[in-house]
Amino acid sequence: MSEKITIYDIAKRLNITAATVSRALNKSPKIKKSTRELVQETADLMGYKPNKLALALKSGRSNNIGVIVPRVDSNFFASVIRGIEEELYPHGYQVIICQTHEDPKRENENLYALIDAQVDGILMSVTAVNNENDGAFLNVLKKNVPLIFFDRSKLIDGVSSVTINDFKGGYIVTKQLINQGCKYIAHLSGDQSLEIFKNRFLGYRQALVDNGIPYNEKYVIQCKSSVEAGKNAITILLELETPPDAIFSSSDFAALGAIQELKERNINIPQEFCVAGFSNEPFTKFMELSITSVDQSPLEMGRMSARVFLEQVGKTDTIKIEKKVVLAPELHIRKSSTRTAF
Amino acid sequence: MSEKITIYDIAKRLNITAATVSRALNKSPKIKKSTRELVQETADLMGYKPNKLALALKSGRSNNIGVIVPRVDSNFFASVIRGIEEELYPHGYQVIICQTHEDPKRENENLYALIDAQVDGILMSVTAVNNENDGAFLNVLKKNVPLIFFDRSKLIDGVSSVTINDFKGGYIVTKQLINQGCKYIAHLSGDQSLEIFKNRFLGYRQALVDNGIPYNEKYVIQCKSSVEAGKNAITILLELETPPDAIFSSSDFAALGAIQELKERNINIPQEFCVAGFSNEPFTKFMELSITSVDQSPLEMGRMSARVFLEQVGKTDTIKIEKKVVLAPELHIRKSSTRTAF
DNA sequence: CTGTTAGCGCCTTCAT
DNA sequence: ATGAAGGCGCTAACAG
Repeated sequence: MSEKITIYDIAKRLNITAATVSRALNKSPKIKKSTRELVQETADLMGYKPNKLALALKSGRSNNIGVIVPRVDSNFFASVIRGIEEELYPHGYQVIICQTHEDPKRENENLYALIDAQVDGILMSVTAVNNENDGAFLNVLKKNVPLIFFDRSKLIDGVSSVTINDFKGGYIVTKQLINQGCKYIAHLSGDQSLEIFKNRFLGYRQALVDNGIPYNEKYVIQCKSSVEAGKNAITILLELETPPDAIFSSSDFAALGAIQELKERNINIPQEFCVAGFSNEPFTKFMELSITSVDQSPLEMGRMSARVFLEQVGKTDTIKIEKKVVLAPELHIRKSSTRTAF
Repeated sequence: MSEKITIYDIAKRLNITAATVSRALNKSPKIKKSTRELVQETADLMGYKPNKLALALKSGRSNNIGVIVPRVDSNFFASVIRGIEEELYPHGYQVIICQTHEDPKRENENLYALIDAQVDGILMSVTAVNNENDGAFLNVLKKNVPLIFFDRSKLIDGVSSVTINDFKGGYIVTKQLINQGCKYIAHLSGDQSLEIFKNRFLGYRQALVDNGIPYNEKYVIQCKSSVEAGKNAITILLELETPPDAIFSSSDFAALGAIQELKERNINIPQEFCVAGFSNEPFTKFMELSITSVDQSPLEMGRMSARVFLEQVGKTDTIKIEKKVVLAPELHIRKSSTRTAF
C-alpha cells in the first residue's frame, strides 16, 4: 500500500513523457494549458507527492537548515528556535535541531553531520570557545554554506552574527543597582572565554568606574548557570571582610540561588541587598519577589538570524557577506532591586 | 573552493571504478585489503564526505525524523524534544522540528511537509482534535512511515503512543487536596476534545466520588493555559454561593494566575485555600510559595517515544505494530497545598 | 509545445 | 576482486 507515485507513473497513465509532467507541474510557461490541467488533475487524483530528496539531490539544495544550540530545553534557546522556525516556515525551510550539551566534541560532530546532510545553512550559538573546532567551522565556510552565529558568537571572517549588546546590558543593570544606592556590587559571571560573559562583565565594570565606585576583583565570581552555584557564590561573598550589598548575576538561575541563600540568612531583599539577573527567564517575573533581569529578546533574535540567513543564501559564492546585527538589551526592573515603592 | 568530492573523483585519481571505491568505503568483504586501505586513505586525504541526499534517494531513507509540537518554547515540549534528540543521536538520526501553534491547518501542512521531506518517522503531540486532519494522518500510515503520538494522543489504528496516566495524575493530586481537608474542590480544565484534559478531569471526579465528596459541575471551568485565564477563573468561582476552598488546575500557568488572584484578595494559601497544578513547570518549584504539581517526566517521554520509533522502523510493512506506553505521573507536593508543617 | 537524453551521487546486480 | 551498466526521482539542456 506504500504506493510511491512518481512523475513516471502519471506520465505512463497519460501516454506522455515524464519531462512534460515535470514541466506541467512546475507551471512551465511553454506547456499547453489543457495538458497542464490534465496533468495536475491526474496528479492530484493519484495522490502524487514530489520527492524532496530527489529534488534536493538534483538542485544541491535540501531546504533544510541546521540549528545548533547547547540545549533545547532552556527558555532562551527554545524561544530563539521558535523565532527561527516561524521566520523560515513561509519560505519552505525545515529546521534541524542539534544539541551540544556544552561539549565541543559534540559541536564538532554536529557541524560535520549537518554538512553531510547537505543543509542550506547553519545557525548556531557556539559552546565554550575551543580552537580545536576551527577546522569544522572553516569546513562549513569552504562548502559555501552560510553560517550565522546568534547570541554566543565567535570571531571568524565571513560569518555573520546576531547578538545583543551584552556590554550595555551589563552596564544598565549595574547602573540600576547603583541608582538604588548600592555601594558594593558583586558580579556572578560565566565562562570568560565566551564573548557574552566577558562583555557583560566589562559593562558591569565600566558602570562602576563611571560612577566613582572602585572595581574590586574579589567581587567577581565565575560560576555555572544554576541555583546551586548561586548559593555557593553568595556564601563565599558574605565571608569577605566587606561583603557586597548587591549582586548582578549573568544568569537568572544563579540569581535565584543567591536570593534563596540570602533569605535563609534573613537578609532582607531589596532593602539590605539588591539582586539582578540576566536573560529574563519566565520565572523571574512570576516570583512573589520578582527578579530584575535583562531581556535578550530571543524571539526577535531568532527571527533576525533567519532573516540574515535568507539574505545570504543564494548569493554569489565569491562574495562573502558579513553582517553583524546587535540587538538592544532591555532592562526589566522588578522588586529584587527596587527600594522605592514599587 | 566548494570542492564537492565524490567517489568518482577519488576513483579517477586511483584509476579504478567508482563502484570499487563505494565497496571499499563500505567495507565490502570482497575487496582486497590493500585497495580498501588505499581508497580509505585517499578519501580522507581529499576530504571526501558522502552525500547523504544521494544515499537517501537511493535507499529511500533520509535518516531524518519529524517532530511536531504545538510550540517549542514551552518547558514541557522542549524537554520532550531534548529526550528525543538524545535518544536518536547515537543512531544517526536528525530531528526536524515543526510547530503547529495549536492550529489544525498548520498541523496538516506539517504532516504533508514531513512526508514530502521523506522523513523516516513522525513523533508528535496532536493539537486540538479535528477530524478534518484524519486524511493527513492516514496518508502518513499509507506511506508506511511510523507515527508515534506523545502526550496528546489520538485514537488511530496502527499508531503507537507514549502518554502519562492522566487519569491517575488527576486522581492523586485531587486526593492530596482532599487529604488536606479541602471539601469544595474546583477544577480548571483544558480543551475537552483532548484526551489528556478529559482524563485529568475524570481522575479528579473519581477522586471526589471515592471520598464521598459530591461532584459539582459548577466547580469545573474550562480555560486556557495562561496566568490571565487562571485569574478570571478564580473570579468566577469566588462568586458562587458556596465558593471552593481548593483548586486543581490542569495548567501550572492557570494555577499561578489563581494564586495571584487569591493573594490579591488576601485569601491565605494554603490555610484557607489550597492550589495544585499540572506539568511541573520549573517555576512551580522556584516560587517562595511553591506550587504542588504533577510531573509528566517529559525527558523520559521523549526518550521513550524515540525508542518506540526505533522498534518500529524497518519492520516489515505488512505488520503494524501498535504500542501504547503509559508512564506514571508523579505528584510533587509543595507549599501551595500543604497545611501541615512543611 | 513536447520528446529525448543526460546527470545529480551513490549503490548493486550482473558479468568477468 | 573489480568493471560495466542501470536506476533512485527529478530537472534541464537540446532537439524537433
